[in-house]
Amino acid sequence: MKRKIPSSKLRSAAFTRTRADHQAELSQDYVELIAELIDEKGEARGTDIAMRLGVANATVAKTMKRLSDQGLVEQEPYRAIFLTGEGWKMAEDGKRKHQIVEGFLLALGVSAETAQVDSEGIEHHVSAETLKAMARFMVRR
Amino acid sequence: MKRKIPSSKLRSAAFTRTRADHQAELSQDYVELIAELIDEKGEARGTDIAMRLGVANATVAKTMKRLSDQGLVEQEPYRAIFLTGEGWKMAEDGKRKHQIVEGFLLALGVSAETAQVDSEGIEHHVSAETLKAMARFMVRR
DNA sequence: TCAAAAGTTTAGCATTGTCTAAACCTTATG
DNA sequence: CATAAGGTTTAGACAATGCTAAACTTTTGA
Repeated sequence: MKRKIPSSKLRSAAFTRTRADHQAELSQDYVELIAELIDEKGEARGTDIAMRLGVANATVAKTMKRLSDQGLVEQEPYRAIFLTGEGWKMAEDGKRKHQIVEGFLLALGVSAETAQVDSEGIEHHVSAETLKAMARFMVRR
Repeated sequence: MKRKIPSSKLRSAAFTRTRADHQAELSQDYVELIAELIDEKGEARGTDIAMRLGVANATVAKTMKRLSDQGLVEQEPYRAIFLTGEGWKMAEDGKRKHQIVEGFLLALGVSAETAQVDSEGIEHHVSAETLKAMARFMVRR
């Protein structure tokens, strides 16, 4: 065989990533939204999260338990949800990525709506290298 | 309230997509790989798919059943897997998208490896509008 | 103040995608 | 041409994520 193995190795890696990191993606989405809500209103409540994300309350509660186990959020029963230090770090990381991707898409000439929607999806699949290239493009173009 | 609802509507739309379309993404990944294998070897066998994707044989078998129900692939028991007309259409669509995204990333200046890996992930989250902008960029830059 | 409304949690179920192990066909070889 | 090797399918389990309905707690307002 010649040069086919590297290619399939990469594909497998990319594919495996989609499996293993899907959970991380969800965590990031929740955590980012919680950070937004705290910034906006001072606290993040289950109902608000559920409404913004379009899921049922019960789903949010279950997810919060998981995020809590992962050390990303803190909460007392029947109280609002807050982020741990690690949670804030993740939220800020995500926000930064998000802003770069969204700004980049705008610079590329897509509409504001598309930039917003696409950047949500793309955000989780952009490596540090690509992110850097996007940032460079915005500065230099 | 002012201008906060549109934003949350968009977010919810983007988020919902991740749930409902995750399956479609998987289907596309499988279908694209099957097309590649057929091009390369004339047929796609379960084991090959499993190896390239890094999953177990059983997983492939189960997925093939689903793809078959969806009218994307055809197969006889214990035989290789082939694509239906619709399956080919999906594979070609995906390949086209993939090539645009990968080419775009290369044009942006990222390494070949990163372009390959990132384009796998990004491919499924790029709207027609963004795709067009990427194609334009490659031509004009 | 206390009952209704609003929010949260728990319980139980469905679906999806993955795995391992075992049973089952097909192909290749001695 | 019989059997071993190799692919494929099936069975059963599990984790993740979602849902609805019901129970429970907190807040609000008459």
